[in-house]
Amino acid sequence: MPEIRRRSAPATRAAILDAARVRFGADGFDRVTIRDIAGDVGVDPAMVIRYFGSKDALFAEASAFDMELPDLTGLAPEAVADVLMVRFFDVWEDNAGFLSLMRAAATSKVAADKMLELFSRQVAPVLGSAAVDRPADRAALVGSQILGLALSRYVLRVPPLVAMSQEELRTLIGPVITHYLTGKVFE
Amino acid sequence: MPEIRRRSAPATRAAILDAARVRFGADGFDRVTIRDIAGDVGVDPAMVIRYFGSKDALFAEASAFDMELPDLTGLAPEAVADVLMVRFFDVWEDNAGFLSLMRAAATSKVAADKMLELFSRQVAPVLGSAAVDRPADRAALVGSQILGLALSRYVLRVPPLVAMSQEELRTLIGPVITHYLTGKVFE
DNA sequence: CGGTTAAGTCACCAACCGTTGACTTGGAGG
DNA sequence: CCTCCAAGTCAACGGTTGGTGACTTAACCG
Repeated sequence: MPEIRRRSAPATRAAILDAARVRFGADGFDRVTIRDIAGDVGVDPAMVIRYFGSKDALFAEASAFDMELPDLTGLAPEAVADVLMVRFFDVWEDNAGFLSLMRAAATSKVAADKMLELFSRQVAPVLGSAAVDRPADRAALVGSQILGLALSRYVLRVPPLVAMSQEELRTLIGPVITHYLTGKVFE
Repeated sequence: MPEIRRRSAPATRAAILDAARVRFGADGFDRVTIRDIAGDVGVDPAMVIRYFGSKDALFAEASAFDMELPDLTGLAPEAVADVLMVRFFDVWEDNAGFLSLMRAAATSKVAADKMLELFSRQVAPVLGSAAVDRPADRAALVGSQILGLALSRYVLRVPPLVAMSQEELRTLIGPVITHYLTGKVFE
């Protein structure tokens, strides 16, 4: 555990941001109070406002994150699905920002729009480049499965999906991703 | 429109319940106030408490609903997927209870558990009976895709999924449902 | 027509929330 | 050691919320 320097503004700010990520990821925007977060850090609620301006601004910073998807052009569709799912598991399991945003998106229009933009700017292009046609439609279908998995496994905690390993899920869902990207959609 | 008898307790109660369903479905539990609902009906907030006891009890009643899935034993897997999706669209599009529950499940443990129980008591058995093996696992996979579709189409409003018709979505996603249930490879 | 009772209203409470501004404290530099 | 400024605390505000209880009103019945 890193020695926390007392009376260090950047350290305190970072600690507040970390606590906010955890809280927002666990309970969502509305159910978390500034007093909660300040209490976790052991600091006065006024500090939160001092460093972040408002609860909304704090949430915006806490739920910001980057998918950092690699360039996948030229890869075989099966490989695309695999690489993608590996990356998603990484993001989901050690970046509370995504869970925060998804939880908030369920009840907040601005959060929903933010998530939509994240998807269309970062994820959809990569997916679309691997699609045989109708890139937007196919990317959206893949997204629905990916999001459904995240919701079921990390929010609802559906027991079978929680019990399965990442590898198992990849082998089960990967073919579906590939199918959405390459399968025939017209008869 | 049915003539609303003034000073009729059952009618007022029903009107409050309807307004609650709409509000909870649109904005989620936390962002809706008793005063909002009462305002929609044009009634005093105290009436809401009088008839339902508390906000939680009102939500429980407003978000209660029944899947009413028919018995599907013996049907071909493709038919199972189709029947299922038709039923889901019906529930989603004219019963705000489901959306209420899903939105609430994103941030409330009790709502998440309620949704989980609804799935495991009403949906999973039917799905499991159509699976070739590992009924719980296969049902959960189907559930993740179904839930992801609902989230993307009705909450996030992903444009391509909103634009598609029910029939189109059935032909695109149906084969995936069948695949999850039977393990059959796509052609 | 008058009275009884349920339906509906009103004022209000206690708790909690985000946010603010004035105050206090600690620690580094001269 | 003293000074000074950033870091941190404190008390309080205005507003909102779920919930309560006493009051008022309307409609049915004898």
